Amino acid sequence: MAKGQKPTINDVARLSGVSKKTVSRVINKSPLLNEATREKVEAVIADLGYVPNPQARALALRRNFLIGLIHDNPNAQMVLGVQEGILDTIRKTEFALVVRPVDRHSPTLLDDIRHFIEQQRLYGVMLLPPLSERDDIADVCQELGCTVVRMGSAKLDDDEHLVASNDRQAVSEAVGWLAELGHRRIGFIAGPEGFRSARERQQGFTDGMAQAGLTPDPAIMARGTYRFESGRAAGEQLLSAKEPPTAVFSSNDEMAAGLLHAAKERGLDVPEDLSIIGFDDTATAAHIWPPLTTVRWPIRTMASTAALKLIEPTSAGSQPSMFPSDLIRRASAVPYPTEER
Amino acid sequence: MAKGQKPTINDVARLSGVSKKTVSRVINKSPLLNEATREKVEAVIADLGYVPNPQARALALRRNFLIGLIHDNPNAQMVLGVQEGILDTIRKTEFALVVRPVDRHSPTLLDDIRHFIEQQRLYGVMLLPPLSERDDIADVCQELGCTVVRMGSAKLDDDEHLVASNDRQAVSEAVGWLAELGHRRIGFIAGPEGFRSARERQQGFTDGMAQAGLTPDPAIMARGTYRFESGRAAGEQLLSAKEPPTAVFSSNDEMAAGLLHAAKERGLDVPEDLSIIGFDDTATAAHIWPPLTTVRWPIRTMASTAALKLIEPTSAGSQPSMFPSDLIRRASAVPYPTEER
DNA sequence: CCCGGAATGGTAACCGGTGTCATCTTGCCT
DNA sequence: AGGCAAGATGACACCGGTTACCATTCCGGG
Repeated sequence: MAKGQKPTINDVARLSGVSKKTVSRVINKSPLLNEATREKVEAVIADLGYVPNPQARALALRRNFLIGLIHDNPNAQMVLGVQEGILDTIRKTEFALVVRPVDRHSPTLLDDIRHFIEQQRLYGVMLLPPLSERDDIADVCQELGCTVVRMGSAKLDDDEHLVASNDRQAVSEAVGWLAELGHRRIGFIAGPEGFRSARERQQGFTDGMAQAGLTPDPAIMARGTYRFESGRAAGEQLLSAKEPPTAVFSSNDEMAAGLLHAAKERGLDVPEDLSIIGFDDTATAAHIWPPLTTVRWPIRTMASTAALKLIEPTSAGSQPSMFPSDLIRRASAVPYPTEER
Repeated sequence: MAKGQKPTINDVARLSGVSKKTVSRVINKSPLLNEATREKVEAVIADLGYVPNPQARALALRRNFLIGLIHDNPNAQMVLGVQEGILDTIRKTEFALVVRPVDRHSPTLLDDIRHFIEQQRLYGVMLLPPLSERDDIADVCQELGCTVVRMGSAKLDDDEHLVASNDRQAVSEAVGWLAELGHRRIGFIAGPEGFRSARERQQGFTDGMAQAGLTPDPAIMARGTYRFESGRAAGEQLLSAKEPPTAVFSSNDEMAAGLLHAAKERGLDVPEDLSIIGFDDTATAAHIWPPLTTVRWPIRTMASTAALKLIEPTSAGSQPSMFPSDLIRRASAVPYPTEER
């Protein structure tokens, strides 16, 4: 079958008796082309199974069709969701997705990224949190002629190239839900300093408490790193407060799982003794016991939109860049006080 | 700074007063080159920040430097681990990693894959389970001139292009551990039919039981799909057996989490009433309560090795292609009978 | 002193596409 | 019928590298 060599535009031209240029016109759907010619050439293309060489195209056009995804593993499901979302958009196009996990603590981070972009001559890149919050990275990319789209939590000044979730409002609603369930002593576990998402979620907590007419108590608030262990540590701190909380909002699911462990270790039952709400709706959230009430944000849709902004900035201008999140109500948050015990 | 245009090999040649060819020789580290010339050219390259255009190279060499990762999301952490492993290998090379999540139930799967490979002119592809078990997919890739490396569970006939974990032995050891803890009625939740990993793990279970001098009881064995819900269903089945198991090995962590839910719903305590061992050591395993005893296999190392086999088949010939797994002992498996209750 | 061969660098063609511009039809208007 | 505009197609250079092949320089040996 395979002659060993892939057919080229020259083969197509020769076999259909036209010039390279005409074949090129057919491929690119040029409007000024005789219908009969087009059909003839298309028949040959189909017959040969000809596929244009993307490297040659890239060379001639002086632009290529690779988009890069740079991230420092915020969490596996998010990264994969993003990849799927991007693919939803580019699957039918000639673009391809090149990934690059990096280490944000590496001293050569900026150079690594620069090298990656230059070496592959990327068309555009997408940045995921927490990398997406660093302007220096975005600057490097732009300097290199890449369009950049960042995914993350909302930012005050509206940025054309940001696709964000409205964490603040989502958290505010989650806290509202706890208040509605009758909780008054609501604790909070914040994310690490310097992360916009952490700030946004904290603001949401403050907003939600205010709206419910409650005053946040610093004694039952702690800060974590978004990792499991830090959640457990924060949990121990909160639960050993003089007046422990009856409900806690954790800035992500992983820390919520840690908090759950801390509660179990103290002999507390969740949700009977403590209601918990997390954030992200990772796989873990549904798999722990009790299933975790949490906030789900539309990663895949956001990534898909972000990809569209990357490859078609014009038509994507109308696309929203702020996405709402949903509170997924599961068993970890229940009314307080619980029925007599 | 940037003149808007990237420097080309011609610029380097002109500025260093040599021909393109000489510059090319410098780039490719040709041995027959005057040392002084090399240094002069390298100075200019560094000065200009010149990076060879990969598309032009690909065109001239008639081979490119993209490797593809095709998968149907077996689980997010595994996919991400694989990506990181591959990057460990290719980071210092000129290769890049292009990803492509696919839907294995799509009727156009084979065409999608073919299209992906042809459109990007991939150099090689890596297949993840369960795709890696389908010979038709591997055949398509090879037909298109791609080298293929498959990751998965061991296969009897030794395949040069397979990087595998020894699931069978790992499960056998896990079951041995349960027996060592004093368990006699050990249940099993199998993976879906048609998956090699499922068969291997089942074999491992059979082996382990035999080695411990125990006879598997079909009444406390069930089959799942590797998903959470199926684990819960299997758990209900096993636990409602006339003589329920005192320990269960689940073929993956997600089903183990389901089993845990089933146990809780029946009012059983884990691990007091039921010991559980899972497989994969996903994030969930460490985050559920109790932390899950499970089998961890070296995804990242395996992927890194697989990538090496892909880009340097010769030097990687000596690399192992079968990797051992570790039993991670956590709190979900305890001695039986438990201290008096 | 001349010649052959190794060491080095240059030239031109090519990889597989695209852009520019010229050429050749064709149809329509006057 | 002649002129002309518009439509269709082709010739050719070019994108930024690589390779095949040739030209030059510098040796040492006869």
